[in-house]
Amino acid sequence: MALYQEQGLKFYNSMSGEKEIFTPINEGNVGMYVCGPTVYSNVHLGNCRTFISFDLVFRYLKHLGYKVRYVRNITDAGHLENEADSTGEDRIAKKARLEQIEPMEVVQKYTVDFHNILQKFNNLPPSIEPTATGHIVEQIEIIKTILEKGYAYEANGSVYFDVIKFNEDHQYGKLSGRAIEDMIANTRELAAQSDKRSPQDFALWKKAEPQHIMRWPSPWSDGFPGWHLECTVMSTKYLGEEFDIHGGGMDLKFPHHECEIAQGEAASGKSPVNYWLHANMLTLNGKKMAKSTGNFILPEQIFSGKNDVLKKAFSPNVVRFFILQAHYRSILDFSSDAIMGSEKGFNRLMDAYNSLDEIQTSDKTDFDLSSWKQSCYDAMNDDFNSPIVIAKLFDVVKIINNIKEGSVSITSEDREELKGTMKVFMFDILGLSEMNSEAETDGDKLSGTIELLIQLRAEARANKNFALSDQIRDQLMEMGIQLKDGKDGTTFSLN
RNA sequence: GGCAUCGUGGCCGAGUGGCUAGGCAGAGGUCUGCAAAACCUUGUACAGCGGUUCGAAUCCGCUCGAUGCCUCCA
Repeated sequence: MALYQEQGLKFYNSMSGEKEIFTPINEGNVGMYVCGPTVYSNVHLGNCRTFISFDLVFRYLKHLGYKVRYVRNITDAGHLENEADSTGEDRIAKKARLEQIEPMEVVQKYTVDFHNILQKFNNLPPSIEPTATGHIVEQIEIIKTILEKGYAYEANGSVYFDVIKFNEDHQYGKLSGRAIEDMIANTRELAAQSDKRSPQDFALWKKAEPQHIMRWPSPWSDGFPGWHLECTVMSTKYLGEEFDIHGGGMDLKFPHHECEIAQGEAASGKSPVNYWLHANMLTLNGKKMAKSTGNFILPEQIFSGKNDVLKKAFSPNVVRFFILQAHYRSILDFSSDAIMGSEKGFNRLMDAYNSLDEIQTSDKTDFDLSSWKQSCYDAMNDDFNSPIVIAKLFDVVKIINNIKEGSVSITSEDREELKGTMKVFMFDILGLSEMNSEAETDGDKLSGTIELLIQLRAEARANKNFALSDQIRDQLMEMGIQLKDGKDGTTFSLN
């Protein structure tokens, strides 16, 4: 019996607005599509939050025993700088012009950066990572289909999706809860030269202006595909016309995901997605992180400490822990105080885990290990509630410390069970990295030097030469090396 | 202006009809030559005003405030 049969997973479906029991189309198999980045600049921490959130989903589904096909695209063409304005320039092409390099160099540079960063956050790679430019042929084919079905029209070499026509026999706006009448009433006046019949129509194919470098031939013009189309094409190709889970950032709900639904339904007549998942925004100073406004922080700036927001550097592990301490559907604000608190807590958790092998065992266990374990699963089963899982882990930190004190006991079998369960939740599911800071510094010259100083200080203390011992301790502290006097001697940590 | 989400103790954040997470900070204690670290103990908060209910932070209404989307955005 697979674990998913024992553990009833349910999660919030943005389409229904309710938590639903998860039942995949094909038992034991899950198809999941997540909108990836447009690779025209470095990913910022807000982008990473979304991908970490879906990494948690991916990891948990796999842990439950599902065979998961996780598709996440790379948008390397078709994303206009300003969709409303027909003079809008492709984002990649614009960056290429600014940096005076080939568009594909831009794509390569930032794709590599994206992969590097996500790897540091210990994200698992998706099963398939397709690119928009690799699927131009398929995009042209689906445009033909939508045209044949009468839900699109050609105008001046471009092809637009006919939202009004689609809405006659389908419902445009059902994901974001918008009525088309309201959208028409509230759309601002656009530039007069638009070829669109209606302002909410969106491009499936755009004719390229002469100066455009990124262009492909099509039956309508030399041009490029519309942004919304690639996700429809690639999800259909790799997951089918109907699949289980579609994820993305909250900001993509409208219009991007709405358009995907419209395209999918127009092309196949089927509703493409059973469960919609949306990760909420990460804010900085209370405002959404966004490249366009300059209100963002890059992961590398956090890891190196070179930024104006934080007092010190933080490791990817701590940042991941910080992100997982909030539920994926809540807005999370990034601040120095908040992540400082996370780091302290994270270290306490890791210390407790790392001390498990040393704790004394006895012939009985006087706490309920199995119900604790189930409570961790219950938290994950309830809409991937990672903050609760972390709270449960802290409950057990206290128990571990009590065992050390002798007020609580545990059998050696249960100790192994506890360690195994913590390992599963901390590393397999939450995706924290097992590497700790002490292991990182082990064996290097610095730590040898510090060990020597610790030894000298111990001798000074034995001789009651406290002036010298305190001098060693305090000066090391000034250099960011903190000594910790414990029962079994002195250890140190680097701050 | 429209649609949506949200407003929880000093900070961060779960929960969502009664049993009132968790982390950080603070306070007290243990340990220590003194510290630090570590560990233990400790907090009755849910924007405001009405209503429903035996009972509401949790449901309903209104007010105020914040954020997101409505134009590219994870």
